[in-house]
Amino acid sequence: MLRINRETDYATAILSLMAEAPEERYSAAWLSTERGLPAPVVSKILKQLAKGGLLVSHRGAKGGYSLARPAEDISIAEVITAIEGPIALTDCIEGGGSACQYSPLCAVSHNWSRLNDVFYDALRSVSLKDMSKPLVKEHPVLREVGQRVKSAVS
Amino acid sequence: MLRINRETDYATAILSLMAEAPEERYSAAWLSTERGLPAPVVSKILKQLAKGGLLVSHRGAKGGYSLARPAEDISIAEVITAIEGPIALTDCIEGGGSACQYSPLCAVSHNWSRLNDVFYDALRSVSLKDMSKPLVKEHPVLREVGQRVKSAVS
DNA sequence: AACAAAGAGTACCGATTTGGTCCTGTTTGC
DNA sequence: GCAAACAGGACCAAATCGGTACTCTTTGTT
Repeated sequence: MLRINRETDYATAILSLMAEAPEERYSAAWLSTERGLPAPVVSKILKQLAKGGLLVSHRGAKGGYSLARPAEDISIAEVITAIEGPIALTDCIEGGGSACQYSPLCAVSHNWSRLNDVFYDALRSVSLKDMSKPLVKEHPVLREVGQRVKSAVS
Repeated sequence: MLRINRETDYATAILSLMAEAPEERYSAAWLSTERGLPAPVVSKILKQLAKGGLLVSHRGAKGGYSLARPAEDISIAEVITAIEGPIALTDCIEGGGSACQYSPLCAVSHNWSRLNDVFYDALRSVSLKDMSKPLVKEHPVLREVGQRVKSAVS
């Protein structure tokens, strides 16, 4: 668990395709056939991304969508937010820091909030361009991350 | 979004209470009144944590639950796993790395998998003891994390 | 001016997941 | 032998998710 929903996954797949030639205009129909995803779903996702300011839409014949900004300037955090709403591990966090329903929980809730910040920062630092790149095999840095997070919470 | 579910939040709250005096035996009823959470829910959560090996249960009168290990040796990742199952941002990741249904997505899916690893490591490095501590105000390390994750994905 | 391509908006639907309850065992201390 | 306390389910309503469908509006082309 600790899932992102499927539409967000689709969204990154679609956007990474668009990132290959950012200036171009892509129609929902073309993107759906290219990625092998159901057309109405792709259309729905594109609308949400446009509403979130990640894409600009062009109506009418020969219309379509194109990236609102260079792929380096679009973060995965933005994609998630556009599709799923604000990134919030717990109800408490989404509530905007106001007192939770169960006040005795708040001690841990604040720590969840810290973890949430770490994740959010991480997701903000990963751009669409990064996400479009092929897989790199070895990631020595990865092993360090755990330690660093620990020190952030201790 | 990108939520943990409410039971997991409850679980950390309950466990952090138990971490204050780890040797003691706590009954479900007592924990529920102490935290102000519905008794059947607390009971359900405790059973799952016991099944996950985080708690040991003692049946019969004067029974109850106690931590299976010191609070420093129980990670938040384990708590999430015990309550929600394996940590997997996407379907593809949970599928165990086998080919996704939508093969063209796999390029991004592998990158999601990388992010998943980073999150998993982060959650593994935070112990129940850390989670029980009061909030520390400044976290200079936090700002670094973004950069580190970026380099892990680039 | 008319038509067709394409997005905007929204309602809807079935399946699954969540959050939570309840009930019937079984174990064990007193 | 009784009562406290966990084990293990079944069960249920409500929300969410993944996906479809339909009606508008805009706009390039002829």
